[in-house]
Amino acid sequence: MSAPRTRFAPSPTGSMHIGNVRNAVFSWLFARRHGGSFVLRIEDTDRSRLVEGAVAEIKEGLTWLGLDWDEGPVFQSGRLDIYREHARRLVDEGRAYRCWCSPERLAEMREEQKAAGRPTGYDRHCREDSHGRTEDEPHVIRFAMPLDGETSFHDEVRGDISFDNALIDDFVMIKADGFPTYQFASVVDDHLMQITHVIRSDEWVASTPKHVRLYEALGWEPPKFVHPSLILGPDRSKLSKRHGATSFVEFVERGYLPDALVNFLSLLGWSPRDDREVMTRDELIAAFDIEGMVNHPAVFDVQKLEWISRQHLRLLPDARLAALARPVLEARGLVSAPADPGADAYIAAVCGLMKERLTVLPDIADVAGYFFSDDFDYDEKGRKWFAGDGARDLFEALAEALQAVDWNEESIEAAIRAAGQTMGREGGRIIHPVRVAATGQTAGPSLFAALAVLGKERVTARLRRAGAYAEHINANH
RNA sequence: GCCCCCGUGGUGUAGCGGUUAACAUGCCUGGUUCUCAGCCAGGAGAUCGAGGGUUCGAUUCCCUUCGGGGGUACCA
Repeated sequence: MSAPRTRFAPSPTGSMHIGNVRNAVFSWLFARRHGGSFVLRIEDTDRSRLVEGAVAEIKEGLTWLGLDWDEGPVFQSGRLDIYREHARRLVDEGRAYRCWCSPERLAEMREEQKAAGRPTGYDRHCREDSHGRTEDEPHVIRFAMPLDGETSFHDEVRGDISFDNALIDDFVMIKADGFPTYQFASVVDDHLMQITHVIRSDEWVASTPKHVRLYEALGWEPPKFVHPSLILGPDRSKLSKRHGATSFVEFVERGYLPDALVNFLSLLGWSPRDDREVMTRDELIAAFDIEGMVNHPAVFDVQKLEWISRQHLRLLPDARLAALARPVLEARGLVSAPADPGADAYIAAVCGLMKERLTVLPDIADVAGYFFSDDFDYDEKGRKWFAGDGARDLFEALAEALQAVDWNEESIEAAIRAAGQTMGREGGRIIHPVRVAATGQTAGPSLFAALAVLGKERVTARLRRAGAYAEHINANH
């Protein structure tokens, strides 16, 4: 295939919807797969819905995701002259016409049509007759749809689709405020920007015949249309706020990795048609194709996202994970700000130990707090190891024994097991109390590995503290 | 209402005329171990939405039907 050009064309009317991001992923993947271009276009033609900061969020979002664009952003609001010029041409050629009907009249008309159970649509009041109105008066420009016959097009994922022209409205191309509608602007831009594959949600298939007729009237070759299906919530309706997080930023905030999100989203409505699911960005690019796109909607399953997230987290080298974890740990006050090699090596060691139990990056702070702070309570279930007269002596003896140990996992294990044995404690009966003393937890990674990372100083201090605590609670009985 | 699209285990998908209907996730059980997570091994879970055709044979092709979704704006 000769270099395709795709585009992502969001409107800056709020925060990016996760479903829209999925379409960006598809468009980007497709362009990258075939060595084409990915263009960013901002569809800011509805002035009443513009949201401040939305464009910045879109750009930041794409950048965060690693979906780099080759051109743009192109703002439609800066291209008004272009749309007007093409609209005028269509009016001159009789393919479009000016319409002075008021919004009120239109609303009333729609009302009546609904009440009568007829299909709604503009009654073409101004199509053949300007009713004495002039260009100077406020008006819109409508497209003159063919009155009969049908319009069909080929959708790359669903095949041929056709519509009855009689049922398609003489839609508005240029609004009264001089701005184009999506229907018109996107066609003009897609052509002018030489977009070869229009990849956009299923919700656009119903308006595609309008676009097809527009291309025809303009004398242009239409691009290929690709309509991936919608992403649904668990109740199978279009994913929306009431299903939980739908805004892209919420996923960023939760701490998913860009690669994990791209991977998960790519699997919603597309499949490589083999057993692979966890895929790197490069693997996705190499595997992506339109044939693998599916024509039925997909339910957004957070549990699957979480699984993919876990897989990507453990794919990361320790040092890389540590670099990502540092800001999280700093925010929790577990690590202090200026990075230094010693601390970073320590964080990396902790990450190596803990990464298999992370679903999302910030989990590291919840699960590994005791590696960074001595300020922890003993888990309720673990307190039983402090009870009894031998407890204090046990911890003291252990601290003493470890003092002289060459600090590595094997030696630590040998020393602890030996000390336990002399006190008549083996296996879990020595390991569990030590874990509670050193980490406050009853669960965690392999104890000796954890102790090795924690370091001699910390471990012995915590054992002594545990001894004191044991003495304290036993004295109170 | 009208138009369009879709319908394989809870979920994401594979399969597209002959399969014990596959993989993953999620769930359950067992194993490993110092615990949890993980990992390994098993298991439950699908009359392939339903009814008609076509065919020696349909999840796969056709029709109908039901269900779901989308569209029906001077929003995108």
